[in-house]
Amino acid sequence: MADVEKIEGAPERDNRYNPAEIEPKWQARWDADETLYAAESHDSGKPKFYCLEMLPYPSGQLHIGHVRNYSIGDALARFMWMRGYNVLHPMGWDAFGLPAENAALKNNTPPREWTLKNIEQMKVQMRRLGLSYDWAGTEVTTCLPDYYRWNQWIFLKMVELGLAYRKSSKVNWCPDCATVLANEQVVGGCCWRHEDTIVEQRELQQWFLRITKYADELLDGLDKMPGWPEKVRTMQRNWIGRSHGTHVDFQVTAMANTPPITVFTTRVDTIFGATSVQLAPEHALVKEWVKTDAQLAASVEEMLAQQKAARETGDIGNIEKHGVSTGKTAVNPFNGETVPIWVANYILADYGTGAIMSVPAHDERDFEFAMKYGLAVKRVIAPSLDTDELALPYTGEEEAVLIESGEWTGEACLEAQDKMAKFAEQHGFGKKTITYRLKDWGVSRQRYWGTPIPMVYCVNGHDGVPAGGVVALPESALPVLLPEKIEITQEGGSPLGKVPEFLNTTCPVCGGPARRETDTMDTFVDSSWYFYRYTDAKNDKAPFDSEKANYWFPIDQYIGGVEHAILHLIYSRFWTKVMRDIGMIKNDEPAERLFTQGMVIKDGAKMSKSKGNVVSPDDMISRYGTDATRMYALFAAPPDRDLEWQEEGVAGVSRFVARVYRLTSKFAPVVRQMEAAHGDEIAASAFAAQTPVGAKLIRTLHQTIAKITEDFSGRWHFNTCIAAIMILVNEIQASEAGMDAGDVSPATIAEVFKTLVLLLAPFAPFVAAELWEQMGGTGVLFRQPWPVADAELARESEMEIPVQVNGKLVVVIKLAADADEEAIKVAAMGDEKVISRLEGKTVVKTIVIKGKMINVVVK
RNA sequence: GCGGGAGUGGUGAAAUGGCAGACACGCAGGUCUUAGAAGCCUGUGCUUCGGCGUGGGGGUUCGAGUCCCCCCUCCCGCACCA
Repeated sequence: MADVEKIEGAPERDNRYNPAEIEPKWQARWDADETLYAAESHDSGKPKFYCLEMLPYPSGQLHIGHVRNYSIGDALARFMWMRGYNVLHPMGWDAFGLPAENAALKNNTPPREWTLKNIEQMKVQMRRLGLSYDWAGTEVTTCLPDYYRWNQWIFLKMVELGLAYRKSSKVNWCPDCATVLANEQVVGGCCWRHEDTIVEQRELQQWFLRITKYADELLDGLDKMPGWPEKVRTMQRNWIGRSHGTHVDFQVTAMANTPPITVFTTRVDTIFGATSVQLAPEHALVKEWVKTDAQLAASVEEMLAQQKAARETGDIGNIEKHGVSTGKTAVNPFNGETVPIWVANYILADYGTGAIMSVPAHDERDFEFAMKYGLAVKRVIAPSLDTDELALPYTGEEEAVLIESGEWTGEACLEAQDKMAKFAEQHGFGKKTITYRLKDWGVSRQRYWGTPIPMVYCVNGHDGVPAGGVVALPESALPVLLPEKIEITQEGGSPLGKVPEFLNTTCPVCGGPARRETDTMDTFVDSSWYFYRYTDAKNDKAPFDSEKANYWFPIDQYIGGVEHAILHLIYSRFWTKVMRDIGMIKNDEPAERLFTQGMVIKDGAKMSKSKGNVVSPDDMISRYGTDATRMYALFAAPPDRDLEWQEEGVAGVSRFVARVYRLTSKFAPVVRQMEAAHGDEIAASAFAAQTPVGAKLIRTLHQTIAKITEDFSGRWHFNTCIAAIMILVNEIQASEAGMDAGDVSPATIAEVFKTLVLLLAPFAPFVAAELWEQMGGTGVLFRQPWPVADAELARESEMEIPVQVNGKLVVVIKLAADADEEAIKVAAMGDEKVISRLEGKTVVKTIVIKGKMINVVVK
């Protein structure tokens, strides 16, 4: 007790919280120990936990959204360490991409240099944030050959398996950049770098990955992924867009040599109502027919031009439906009717077969089109056989039947779909089919700063390969290195094509001259499997060791922004399945659980330079400290919701941290002394005979432990976790005088402060480490065992029971915590206010929820 | 149009079907100070003091912010997908 006395006269110096002093001190210590955050080996005997946050693009500056993402992951990683898990917590850089080339153009800095410099800057920021990444063991930089060579290696495997192939396809092309753009780089139909330049569609030879081979598995797997948000799964379902339907062949009249038009429909049951066939303007037959029909050619030309314009202004969805008759007809194989063939602008060339049968009576678009052009409308579906009048178009199918459909009349729609498809198949003019919205993944990019595609074109050709034919490089030729010396200009295609040392090589088969593929891979290739590389980042013999990957995978928790719900998260699922089929890994899916955090917004809007509402993490840290900044990011909203960044809020959290610091610092000597004298017995004696103030502190303490422990296991409402810590600290502060006066035992004081610091460790690592040290704590704080909540100690001794009469609150009564139903009833009925409320009424029944409330129902 | 999410004080938000607004921010008053800042203390949904209040309207229930049905508004994603 003597020490407590001494503290009163102690100098104030130690009690002033100064993050600018504490944080660099601890950062330096942590940085000095490369193995601090290293994962242990497979045989550590501990359960494993793979905690992963999405890797950033090295733009050079972390933004506040990163801070939020990493604060969540870091809190989780530290918590899992304290729970005794073997934690893998890696970080890397998604380092290829166009911004590096743009920077090269603007500043005349080589992309590699620019990128590596940015990485260094951002790593400094991440260290300043105190993030617990195992840099030495895991850091992956995708633009370095030791990583991208394995992109090439896997690509070659895909070529071998027929999963990578070359075909001609439409791409976004910026005439000013003279390069292909990714869809994300087309903004409102214009180039992101040339705001007034309209992006064109060009036909180019491209490399594709056969993701569609896995379409069914990718789709069906979504039903078995309860750890992924419903939103993401739904987005992926829509993206894959599987739809079941039927192909039906319509023979073109009087053109025996022309192949039949195959239409795709999901409603073959309506086929007796088909009054025309509609072709996409890009359909092969249309291309044929325009050769001999100048008028048709002109109409189609105009249609394509309008479509292009609409796509460019972004309102392709609202374009007016129009079409032109080809003057030709085709035969409906189900009823032998002859129907006109039209070309229509609303038929998509790359969905289904690019041709449909038009059934105006039972499809809204077809109806609109038929009205405009006066095409026949023939009703063949009705809710029942004796329906008279019916508003058209009528699109019901579940409780509808076929009418005026020959032998099918009277059949239920859904059954008819099945039977008619089978009928078509038996008679050789159609079959059941499945269509996907998902397309094969075009990975070719006419850019410099990406992974070179490890293929060459044999100039003279050789046995089995024509002149200019494509030849895969052998594994021994990897990596195909990106040339360092390169001039990036705005004109003329892929920059790699202008580097003779790169371009010209020899054919690995015949030894003759060959030219390299000058396209590079889409950067989404890099991010499709980087998290496997983390498990074995230094391996120079293979992408990774299967045994290591199999130990760590699947990822236990993946955390990132929802903006990657489609591209990255589908591609990496695809990649996982390919690697599984090659035998590299065993898991079917990359991540067990996925968490998508909300956006950080300011003044109600997404942060952007143009709006001038960007918050700089560095600013926040220098003003309020890392701990306060990180804690605010977790405190201001639950992590899955959008977060409105308010600087006053950061200041508030900073004041809270200062209070924690002052109080803990002040009582640290008590903790130290108790620790020296009693060690492990502190807890036991703290829980023994207690003053009311001490008992209350211990009770709140254990309620707080319980709350935080539970939330980490799934709910993740860190905002209320931090609120719970604030409640605890408020109570400690309210008890300060009592503690000074000796109303609280030193053991209790020691227990309370030690536990408080442990609870704070995942959220505010710097100040927690500092206070841990001041309290004489040894060892690394985030490896200390997480405190265990004791339900007995957490239980209130008294409870407050709201008393309702007919569901309306009348009074709140206080009772002993162990009061049973009868006791609650007696106490409630004896309360004056309740008595007056019951006067002249009959009690119908009384509902008592033990420990919660009582409701008296009267008449 | 389809799909997903949200709507609660001046603000961010809290609340297993059981006391709506915890915890903060802001604001107001007080205290300390030569003064300010920082602390600290008190108050803070609305109210005609009866009550009324979780976007609106119905329903289930002893009891609804929470569950069910209908509607409105906002945000996000996809969108002429046959």
